[in-house]
Amino acid sequence: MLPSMVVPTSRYAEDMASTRRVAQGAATRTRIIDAATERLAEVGPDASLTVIANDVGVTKGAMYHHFGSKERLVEEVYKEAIRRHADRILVVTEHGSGRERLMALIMETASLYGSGSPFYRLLLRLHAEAGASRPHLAPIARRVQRRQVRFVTELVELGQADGSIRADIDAGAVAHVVNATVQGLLIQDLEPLEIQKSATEQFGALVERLLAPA
Amino acid sequence: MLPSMVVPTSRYAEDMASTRRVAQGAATRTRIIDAATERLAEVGPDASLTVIANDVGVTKGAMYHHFGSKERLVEEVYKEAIRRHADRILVVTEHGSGRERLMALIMETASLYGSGSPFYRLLLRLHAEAGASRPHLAPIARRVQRRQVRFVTELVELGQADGSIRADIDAGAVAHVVNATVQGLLIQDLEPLEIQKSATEQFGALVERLLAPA
Amino acid sequence: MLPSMVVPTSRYAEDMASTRRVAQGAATRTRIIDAATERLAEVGPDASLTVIANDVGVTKGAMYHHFGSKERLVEEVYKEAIRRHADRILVVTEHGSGRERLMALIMETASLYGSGSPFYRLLLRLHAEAGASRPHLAPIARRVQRRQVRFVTELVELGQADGSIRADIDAGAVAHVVNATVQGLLIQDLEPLEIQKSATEQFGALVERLLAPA
Amino acid sequence: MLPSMVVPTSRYAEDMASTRRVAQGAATRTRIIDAATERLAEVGPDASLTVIANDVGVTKGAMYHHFGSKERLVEEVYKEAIRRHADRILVVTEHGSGRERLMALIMETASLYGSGSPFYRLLLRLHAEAGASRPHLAPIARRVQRRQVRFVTELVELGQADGSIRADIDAGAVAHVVNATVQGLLIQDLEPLEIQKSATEQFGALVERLLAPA
DNA sequence: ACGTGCGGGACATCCCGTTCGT
DNA sequence: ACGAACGGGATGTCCCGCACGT
Repeated sequence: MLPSMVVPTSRYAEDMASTRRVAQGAATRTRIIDAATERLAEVGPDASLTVIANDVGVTKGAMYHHFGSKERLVEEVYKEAIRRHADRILVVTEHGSGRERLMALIMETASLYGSGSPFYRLLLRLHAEAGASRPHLAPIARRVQRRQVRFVTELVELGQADGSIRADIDAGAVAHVVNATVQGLLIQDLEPLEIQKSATEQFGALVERLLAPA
Repeated sequence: MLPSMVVPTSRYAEDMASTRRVAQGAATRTRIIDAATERLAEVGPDASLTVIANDVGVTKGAMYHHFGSKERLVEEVYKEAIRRHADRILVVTEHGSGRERLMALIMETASLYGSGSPFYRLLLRLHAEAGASRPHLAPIARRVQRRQVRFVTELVELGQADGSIRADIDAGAVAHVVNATVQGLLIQDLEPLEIQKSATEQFGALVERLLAPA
Repeated sequence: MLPSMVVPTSRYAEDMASTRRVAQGAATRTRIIDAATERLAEVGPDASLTVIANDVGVTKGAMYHHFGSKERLVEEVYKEAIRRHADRILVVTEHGSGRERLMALIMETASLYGSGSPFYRLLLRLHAEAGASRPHLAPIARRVQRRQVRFVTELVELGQADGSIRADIDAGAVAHVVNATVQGLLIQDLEPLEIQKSATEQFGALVERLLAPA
Repeated sequence: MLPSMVVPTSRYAEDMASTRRVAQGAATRTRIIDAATERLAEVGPDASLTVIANDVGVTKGAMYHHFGSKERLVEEVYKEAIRRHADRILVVTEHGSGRERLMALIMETASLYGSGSPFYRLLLRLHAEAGASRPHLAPIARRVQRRQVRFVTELVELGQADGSIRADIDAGAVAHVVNATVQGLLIQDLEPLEIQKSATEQFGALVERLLAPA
């Protein structure tokens, strides 16, 4: 059901039963990705490898051992971030009518983005920068955007099928708009959190009004 | 009327232009800002000062003379970009009913942002980074966002006053959402331009449906 | 009497009765020298011209108008500092027996140096740096050292003539040592002022014991 | 005995020298310090890192790897210079009566300082600048000065104990003065070497006269 | 007598990636 | 699996001095 959001899992740490070394390696790798996520979100993709290495408590040697290049590290971090985000969205949109599930997605996404957690800042930066100065990220970002829109589209169609969403509306259009707005709201997250939150709720209300069957 | 969009003009090169020397200085300054706008849009806010200086045909000494630091240059570029954007918006929203003017704003903004022109990429990136890695831009970005929301709000209220927009809707909420969506649409401009354009039109249609008086 | 300490006066501002312009110029020049004294003492001879100019409230243009080059400014500042120092020493060593005048010189010099005033820090730096990295200052520094030693020598001889200083001692040797010690004490001025002061007094006591006629 | 002059040894390159790689690192580090000592003495504490790197035959990258900043390099050079100086002083003051050892210290120090060797010029400049423009060196300089004074004091007391120095004199006072004078003599080393030397001898003579037991 | 525009050039910082070792 | 040494290079900062204008 609605598998468009599913993302292939890491497949990295699975055979780790072999030796201690490997297990340790995988652990370090994870710690690097975590630290990198934070730094990349904070400083942007120009965050220094050395700094990240220091955060983890290893040296650049380890970084290059695990990722080979900075580009690859950044890529890996982004992919991981996307994976985790998808997981959370899948959970909250599991039950209910189409409209309910759509609203849940909106609220959850907006609140996640609005949480200001470095994790979501990172995701936003990915999208903002992929188009221009990091062309090698563009394919990744594009895929994510498409997947998200498709997922929302499916939710809307589901709602139209079960009657919770009016039928005379273009599902794809709604999906595009919802997706754009949620991200646009984040860009403005310079305001205090309450304003941020109320904006999200207002958005939800408008969507409800738009989708409610006559 | 609707003065909220008006931005104080540059006021830099105009008065003192009595002497030839400082006139040329102002000219150089402008040329630097132009070149910087282009490079910043192309490479991102980490574009090198040396490159920009070369573009203009001056040395870094001149850059330092005019702006004192890179931060300040970026700031100035940001402000100038905002000014120019505001000018264009003001022009297209001059005539018509409230709703017409609002739709004109949406279409124009989206098409500008979506034009892929470096100028607007820059604007968006600055907005996106103001929140994270360029805190010194945050106050400026905040002001701009507020001004834009206020402007849209005024347009909606105008439309409610002249009957072109249904009265039972929260003007501020609409303004927030419109503003966010327009910017969010840009972030996704990884798709070919036609898709981008159709998304904008779909957004317009949804807004029309939302606002049309019963 | 004891004219070795006398230094040719500035001779700059004398014809200033001609026009306002000239008077103003001289005033600016003085203000620059004062500000430069402070900065040079604080930062050392690498203090930036721009900073000094800002201190005064003029631009580098004025600096170059008055001094032609940085080297020349530094030179002028040093000469002026020496002049002022000589003036003060002359005053306190005017009256008394040879030994009294010598002791007065020691105490005054040490207390001046120890005062930590930028003015005297500057003098010390002159001596410390002239020998190595600022060869163009060496002649000035050398002249000053010689003049000071000669002055002290004369004082000692005077004391030997009037019987206040024992005769079987090398006046030149004492002069050298006194001069060296006073400056050496300053180098150590990292200690709190009281220690500094007590060291000076101890030095005075030793000198007294050394010079007192049997 | 008289352990006040003892300075903790470098302790850097000795233990870990098991591996070849880090052994070479330590060697490079030493070579950098040596070259830096020379350049710093020649040009002054503003000597350029690039020049020093070239002297050694490494790049600035290596410098940064080993010292992290210029300040730290200067610090390390300072400490090393002090260590070497202390070593030499310890050697010449090993044997003899207290007075002999004290005189040996005076003569050796003065001749070292007066040798005009870049090494000692550096030491003096660092002392002189610690107070003003290099505050981060102040604590080190303070410690050294204190240690030297204490060492001299102990020598004087030793002499008083063995009868080679008259008892009715303040050991600490003598130490302070001796220390100051020796350094002060260096500041004046602009004169030809013979004068310098004679001044030192005259100083020695005065001290002898001062200390000789009745 | 002084301000302004600007060139030319240094310099400290810091970063990425490779190599070598264990 | 990881640490240490190091090269090579780019970047922001900042400074001195000149030419020009007023």
